[in-house]
Amino acid sequence: MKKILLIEDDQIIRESTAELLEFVEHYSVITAENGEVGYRKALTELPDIIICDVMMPKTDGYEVLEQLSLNPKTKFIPFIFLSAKTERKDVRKGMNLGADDYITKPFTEEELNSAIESRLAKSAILNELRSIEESGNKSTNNIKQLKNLNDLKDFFKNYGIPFSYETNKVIYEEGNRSKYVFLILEGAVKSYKLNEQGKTLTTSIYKEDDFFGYTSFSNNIPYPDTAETIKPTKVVGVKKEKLITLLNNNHKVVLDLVDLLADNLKEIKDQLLDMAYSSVHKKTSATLLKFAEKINYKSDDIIKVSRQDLANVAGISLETLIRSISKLKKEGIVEVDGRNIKILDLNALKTVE
Amino acid sequence: MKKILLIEDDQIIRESTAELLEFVEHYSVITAENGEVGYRKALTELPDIIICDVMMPKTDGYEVLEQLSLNPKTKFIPFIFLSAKTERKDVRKGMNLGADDYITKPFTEEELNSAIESRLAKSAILNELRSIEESGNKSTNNIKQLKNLNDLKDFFKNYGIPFSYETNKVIYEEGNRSKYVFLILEGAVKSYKLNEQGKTLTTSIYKEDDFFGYTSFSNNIPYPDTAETIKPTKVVGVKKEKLITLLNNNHKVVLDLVDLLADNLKEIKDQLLDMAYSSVHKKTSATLLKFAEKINYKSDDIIKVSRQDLANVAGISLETLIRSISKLKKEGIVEVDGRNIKILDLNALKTVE
DNA sequence: CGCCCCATTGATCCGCTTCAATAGCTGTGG
DNA sequence: CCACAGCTATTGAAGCGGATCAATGGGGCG
Repeated sequence: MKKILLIEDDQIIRESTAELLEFVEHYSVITAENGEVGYRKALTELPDIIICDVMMPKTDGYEVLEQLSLNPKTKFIPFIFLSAKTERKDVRKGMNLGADDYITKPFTEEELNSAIESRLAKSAILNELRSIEESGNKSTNNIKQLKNLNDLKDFFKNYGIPFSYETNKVIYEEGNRSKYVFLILEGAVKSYKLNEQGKTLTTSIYKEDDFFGYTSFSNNIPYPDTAETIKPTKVVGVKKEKLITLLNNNHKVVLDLVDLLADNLKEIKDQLLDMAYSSVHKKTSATLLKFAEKINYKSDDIIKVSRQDLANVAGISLETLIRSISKLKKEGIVEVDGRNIKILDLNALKTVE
Repeated sequence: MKKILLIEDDQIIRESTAELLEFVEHYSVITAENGEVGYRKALTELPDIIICDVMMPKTDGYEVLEQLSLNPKTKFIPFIFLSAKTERKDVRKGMNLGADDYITKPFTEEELNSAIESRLAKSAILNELRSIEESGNKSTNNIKQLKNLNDLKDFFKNYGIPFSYETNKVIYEEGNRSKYVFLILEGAVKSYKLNEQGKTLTTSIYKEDDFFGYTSFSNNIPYPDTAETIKPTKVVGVKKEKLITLLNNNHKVVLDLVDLLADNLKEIKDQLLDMAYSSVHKKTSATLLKFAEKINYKSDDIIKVSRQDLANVAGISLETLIRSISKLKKEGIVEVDGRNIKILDLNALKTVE
């Protein structure tokens, strides 16, 4: 019988979930009421899977995961986050730390169960692969084994070629043959396309710790857009051929990469929907939020970007963007000082229109 | 020294390219002036890489590739297409047949060379993996080895669960937890999102032989959009867990899948650009082209779709779409009969605005 | 044969772009 | 240290493209 460790501070949720898992789904369940206890029980019990609340007093879920990742005994145990937050940001943070899944409260029985099952299935496969890799396979042993995207990032940092750029420097241009995949160490990058009339539309913004430039790994296909820095930026690049070699020996990471792409795809589809039917005012708000999240994701909510850049992301004219920001200013949602825009009321911005 | 087989009917291109490869890049080059000779030389010489023109009298490039894929001796030789056509359609066709890369004429020395190098590098890795897999690795031997996306499609056809739908039936809805990945056997599917006001935007159209529903493989994440049939459709679905198992043992296919996603991403970014700045007339033309390519990609250019569906893809109002089509009708670019739209002048449609 | 949905056309209204002019900021050289 | 050049931001006015509302026509299916 599979053993599940459930870490959750809310007594009611903890007990009802444990009951569900134990009597309906027939797992063996261990519970912990806080992060410390959870961490200790994980070490002593070595469960098959860990389900852990994110928001807990003192040691939160992120810390538990981080601790467990450091220990070779526990680092391969599938880790599922339980959270009330549905923010993309939070989900990403958890995933980046190496979580395997993310369930938001309230969840249905079916959701929980399917997450657990798919995790267990995957971990079984990975265990098998790991044992194969550990025994035979000498020829590729010199290549590091990567557990998740974080490890891939470390690889980039250690073995990639560093490049430095000032503001508004082009890293690659649409149509260039793609040779490198990049990771941003510091700064931010926009990628944009031009239409026939020469108008610019920014399709993505990448920040510190983001990968970019991954068009096609197998084929020698031109970049579909131009990448340009929007602040002084340091990146590391890894040649695609090298990356392919690496990925061929690290299956889990490839799947994570597929996920990253799928995530990008979702984001762009959202942008597409906005672009098609939203009012300018809404586009402006969405753009400000995007920048707040991407560029200044850890500092406070001051955005320092040219109006033109903002307009290009929103896909509207410069003047219209400015008018729209003025309106937000009048409504008391933002504060403007020169080119700096400070978000005063984040929630109001999210619900514009 | 690596041996390259170059199949190209145009004497001038053949000779100059051969010269380039031989004297500048120092490969050993064999040439063939048509498909038959090329095929025979491939079998006898077993080159390390094959570069082949697509458009040739009698046996064209596609046929050569198809023939070579059938022979176990030649099926693993990297195959690069050389073509004057830059159409996405053509590129896709080649890739689907299992080509490894696609270079468009005229090409630069650097383009050609980097394609060859990256192919050779990849094939070296794959050879190594193949030998490892063939020797050890009994535990997963019962799982089929897949060479490319085509093989993956075969797997779907053989082991997937079949579903049948009439027109306008929902396959999955935005927010559903994703369990299956689908392959279309017959028919066509649109995937769309709704905005707050309930307006619909179609973000993708999938046709026969397309995969869809691949949101995230590792995570138990909701579908980001709704999939609905636009004609009677038969699909096969494979559970994600199963797919992950499969993919873990088939590295090459995963990379192909990454490419497919990257390709989708490119397509959507293009749509985004159109959406932002194109006139309605241009959006209409682009939409018609999209349908011509997607829905009726092998029959002639008659499109039979509701006006509303067209409008949803274009992201414009129904009436505006109709007016725009009327204009195309007046210009003699299309012909309308009831709900059928026939494209008379494909090129004119491509260059609208 | 008639109903109903879908396609089409007309008229009106408004949001957004564009063009144009001014104000404000930054940096550079005398 | 100031003045001027050359950006970037802001505001105003005009025009138009596309959405919306409304009414009519047409074709397929029960």
